[in-house]
Amino acid sequence: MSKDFSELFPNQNKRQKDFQCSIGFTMTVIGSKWRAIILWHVLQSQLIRYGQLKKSIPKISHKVLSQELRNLEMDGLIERIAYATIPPKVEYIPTPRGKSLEKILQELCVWGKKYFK
Amino acid sequence: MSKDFSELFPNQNKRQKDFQCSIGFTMTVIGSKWRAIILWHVLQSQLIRYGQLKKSIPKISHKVLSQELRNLEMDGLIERIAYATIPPKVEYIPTPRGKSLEKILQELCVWGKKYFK
DNA sequence: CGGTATCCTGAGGGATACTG
DNA sequence: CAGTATCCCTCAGGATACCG
Repeated sequence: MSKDFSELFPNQNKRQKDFQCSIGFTMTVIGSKWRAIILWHVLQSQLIRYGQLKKSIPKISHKVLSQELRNLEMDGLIERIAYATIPPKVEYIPTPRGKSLEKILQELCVWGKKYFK
Repeated sequence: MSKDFSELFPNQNKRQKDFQCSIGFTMTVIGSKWRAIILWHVLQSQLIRYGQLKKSIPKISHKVLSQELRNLEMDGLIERIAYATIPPKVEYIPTPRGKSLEKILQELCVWGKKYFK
């Protein structure tokens, strides 16, 4: 694993380090149960608060949503903006790297629609 | 879950049945650790024997490769052709539905290459 | 409001061996 | 050569509760 790589995806240090092909790598970034869906919602709204995200994805648990938002942030796909107010307010926006996945997520969505229901 | 859906993806009966959006569904089809990679290899070669596939993806275990090939077959993404010879010979080819994922897999591959190594 | 800690369960998937 | 069965273990992710 190159230095560049580790810097781009610090989160990857915890994950599988050798891939058959780069599809395997991409899958570690968006291939979990919720990560693609969360990123998709962030991309759709451009800027979204935690609570709104939770409402948009009601079946995800509080813990997992927080957790995956951290992962997406650590992989540089979204940016977290926290306001030091009471009550707290946190917003998420996509980064350029996150936006670079928009087309793919769009296609995953279209493909799914075609065959689901 | 509609009747059509069950018929198209009998394998889905074992899986999550409600999705936030269709990305979630697509992920159940190709989102496992190996499924996208296997399908990718089948698509690349157009027709490939079990043993060749195993060599192409050395890190996958025998059991999991068989298992995922079944899943891909049950989801209608690949077709299995078995010859009743001794020793046995089994070939896998992509179906039209499998081919409909080629572009997406290609993009997953390109995206991964861009950031991995 | 949003994050984190703890605990727990189940499914994914690895190793191995037996079968035709 | 290819498929299946068994065993086992890790870890993703769900429920709950407490914190700032």
